[in-house]
Amino acid sequence: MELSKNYLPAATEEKWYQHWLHQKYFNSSIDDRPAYTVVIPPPNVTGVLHMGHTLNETVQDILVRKARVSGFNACWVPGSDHASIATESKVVQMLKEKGIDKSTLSREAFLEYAFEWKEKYGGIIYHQIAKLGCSVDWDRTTFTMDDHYYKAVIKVFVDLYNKGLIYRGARMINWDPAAKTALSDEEVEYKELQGKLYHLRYQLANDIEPLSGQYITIATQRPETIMGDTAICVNPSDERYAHLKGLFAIVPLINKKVPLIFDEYVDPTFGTGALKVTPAHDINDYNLGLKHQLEVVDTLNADGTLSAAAQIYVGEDRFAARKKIIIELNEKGYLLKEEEYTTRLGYSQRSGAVVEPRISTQWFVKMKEMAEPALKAVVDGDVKIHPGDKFLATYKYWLENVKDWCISRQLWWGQQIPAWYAPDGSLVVAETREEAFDQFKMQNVQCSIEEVIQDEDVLDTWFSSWLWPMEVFKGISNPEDNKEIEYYYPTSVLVTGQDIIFFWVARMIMAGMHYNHQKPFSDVYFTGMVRDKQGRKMSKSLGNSPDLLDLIDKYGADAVRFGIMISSPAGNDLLFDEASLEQGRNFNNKLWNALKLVKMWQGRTSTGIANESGNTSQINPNETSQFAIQWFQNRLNKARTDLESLYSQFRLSEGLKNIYSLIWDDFCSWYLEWVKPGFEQPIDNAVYEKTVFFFEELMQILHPFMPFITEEIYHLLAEQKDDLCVKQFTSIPAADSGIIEEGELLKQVITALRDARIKNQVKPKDVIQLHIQTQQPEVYKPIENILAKQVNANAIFYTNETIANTIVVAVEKDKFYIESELQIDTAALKAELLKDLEHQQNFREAVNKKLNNERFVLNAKPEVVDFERKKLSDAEARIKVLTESLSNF
RNA sequence: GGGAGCAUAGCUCAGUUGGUUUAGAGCAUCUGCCUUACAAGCAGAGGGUCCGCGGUUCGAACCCGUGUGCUCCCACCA
Repeated sequence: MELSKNYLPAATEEKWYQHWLHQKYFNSSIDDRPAYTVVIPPPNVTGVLHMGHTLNETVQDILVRKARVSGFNACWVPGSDHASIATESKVVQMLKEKGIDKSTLSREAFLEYAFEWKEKYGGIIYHQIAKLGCSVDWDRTTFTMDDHYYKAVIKVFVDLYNKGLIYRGARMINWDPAAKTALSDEEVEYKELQGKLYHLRYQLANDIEPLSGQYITIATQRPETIMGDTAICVNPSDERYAHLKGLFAIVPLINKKVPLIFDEYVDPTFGTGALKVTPAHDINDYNLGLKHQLEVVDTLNADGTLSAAAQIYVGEDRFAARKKIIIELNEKGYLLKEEEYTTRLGYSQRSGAVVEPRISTQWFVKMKEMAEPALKAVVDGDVKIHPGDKFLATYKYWLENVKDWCISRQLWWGQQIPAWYAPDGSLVVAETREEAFDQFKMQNVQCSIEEVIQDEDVLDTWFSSWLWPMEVFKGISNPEDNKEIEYYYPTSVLVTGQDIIFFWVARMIMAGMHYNHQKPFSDVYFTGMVRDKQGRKMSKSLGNSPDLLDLIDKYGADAVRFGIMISSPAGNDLLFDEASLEQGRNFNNKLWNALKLVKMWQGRTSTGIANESGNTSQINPNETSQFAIQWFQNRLNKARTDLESLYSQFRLSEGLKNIYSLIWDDFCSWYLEWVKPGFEQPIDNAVYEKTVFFFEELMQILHPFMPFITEEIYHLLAEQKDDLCVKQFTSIPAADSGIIEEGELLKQVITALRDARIKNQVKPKDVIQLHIQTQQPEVYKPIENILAKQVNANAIFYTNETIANTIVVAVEKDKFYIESELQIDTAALKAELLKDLEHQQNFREAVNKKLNNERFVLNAKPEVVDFERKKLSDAEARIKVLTESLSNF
């Protein structure tokens, strides 16, 4: 079969993915093996995979594929998240483009559109996950709004309510005036910008009348909220204002009289030291209001326009009203000055609107008692975080200072809150309308079942995702006699971004500890954030986030996986650069070309010693290959052992680097060159088979990282009865470090001789004779042929004395003389040797200094001292060799 | 304001409880090669005050202190 010049990924990837699916390799069902379970962090159903997902999915696939071939029953559950706010705002946008206003639709009609949208776009992410080669069990695909999942969420709400862990309350929350919904603290993003601080004067009054000519000046960024003022506050220790006790201030424009209050909260050094208190529109003012029992006047509507309570500019948008109010305040002499001021404003992560602090009735989860077991699980090491030291402190701090979780959202897309209201306003919480009605009856509330009204709001998306590791196995909706949850839970490892440690990771641990009395996963692997080359966060608005499918088209999925993994140690941010994908593609070609070489040998094998290389030849060429084979076998064993250890530490990029270098350098550059027969010469059959075997083993260890090309090459190398995808790793024989060291020596000699050839202008084609002066010729005998071939020598001799008119090279304790027809540049050669000698002498000095230090010899471990002595004697031997060589000049 | 982390070659990073031949890799750079697997390649090479200062130690890239610079998280002062 003719192999293409370069590796062509597209068709290969499609072919193998279909084959794996067809063989049901990714499907998991309960059996006797231990389970290795991973649940995918469900991406937003309407989203596309960005580079962050690509990294996450690749990491998970590597771990899952590795587990699958290491005796585990690997189960990777895919799925997606309904992402209430993000999806709803996309659907609203889509409807708007069609000329449909959401407010004209019934809830049912809107949800129909939303599900249609989900069907249409929800498949995109699954397609991308498949393209990347992810070995997920597609039969287990779960969506957070699936029937059983929906029921589970409702069930948990009712259960927590009955346990007193969910309550309804009026609270200051973050309000998104564009999406008209409450946001959790985590959904608010703060941005710094240049604002203005307006100094306004309020006339003072006693309880009867205004005090003419007496004012107090406050500073505010939000003059449009003055109509909501219900007090002016100063610090009790502030002497400037001490005399104002018992007085009132008159709010400009609306002439409302509000009391002056005193509280430590006010910073006398900020602004004027006097603060207007607007409990309805500022979280701190709200708290002050609670403390001093102030009236709450909400001057804004849900959409951010001024409400009737504002009295003026009613119905105008808050920002438009601000401009007009500033003008009016100025005209009427209330505005004393404007000051430039840098402030931080909260923006909705979803809609981008400026968030408005607002009082409203919302549902909350009490976090304190749920947090305790979740904290303990991590602190005790039951759940291990990687990299640990980096995130443990953050996790602890958040859980120790956790605040109640606002879980209601004023949306339609999501699980509707199972709270029911009777016409008289009484409230019950129940899974169904019928149950709610029964409860009302028991409470003697008079109503018909049709009159029962369900809460309009839906639940926060995270209130469904926190059940993910359990409910994908129906552990919540069907907890009794559920073999699946017993077998697959707790899951093995969770791979996710560090940015959702609170949103999701902590809450999953809480839910898991609460409902299963078990951790949801044993290990958490945090990937870093993917940034662009300049270190900027990848984002749509910057346009610096490449399209995954384009990248796969351009480089192939294996190259994308390689590129994203090669430079992403756990928890560290990763600067994404297409150059690393190029490196991945080049690596594919390297593998492909090695395959072409080995395939050339197929059918050109011979047995025994027929291989007549002709040059040096007291040595059996087969014996030479024996060295190469033994060396590589041990090198491979060593690498595999190292790799296992890296896997157990989740140091995957390190592992990939090791395999890359093992294949490119040790296998291709050294081993294949060593066993390569001469031009049009046959290769020994045993050597050929061993080479194929090594190649297969290399493909096997690389397979979790680059599944497609490895499976392809594995099958092209030989007729195979199995597939790499499920071929089990064998146990690793111990590596013989002696032969590995011998190989290192050989490499070192070859490199030194090649270097000497180049420095002395010996052309690659010029043939040389090599003379070796050594105490241990037996070391070189078995590798003579390799050495000769690699340095283009046609003969190797052993000598006990200096050879004149040659290039001298010293390696370790041995000397090598390169004899060629060329004129030797003795001056350059001498300089080279002198440089080496100086280096060695300096080195000897350093070691000597150490050994002459009595305290070192006394205190250091004996093996360290011994090692220093060996270093010294080695250095001295080399100095002797160099000095001898130099004496010939 | 509170907390965490990082600083090693031009760039991105390894360096596993302080000693392992006076610091390693990939990419980039330079030199020479179209050598019958591979120019998306081969063979070589150069390149570092391990951020500054101080300390602990026989010995520090590694431990401690301190300064500087960067990053992230939390809290959100009108």
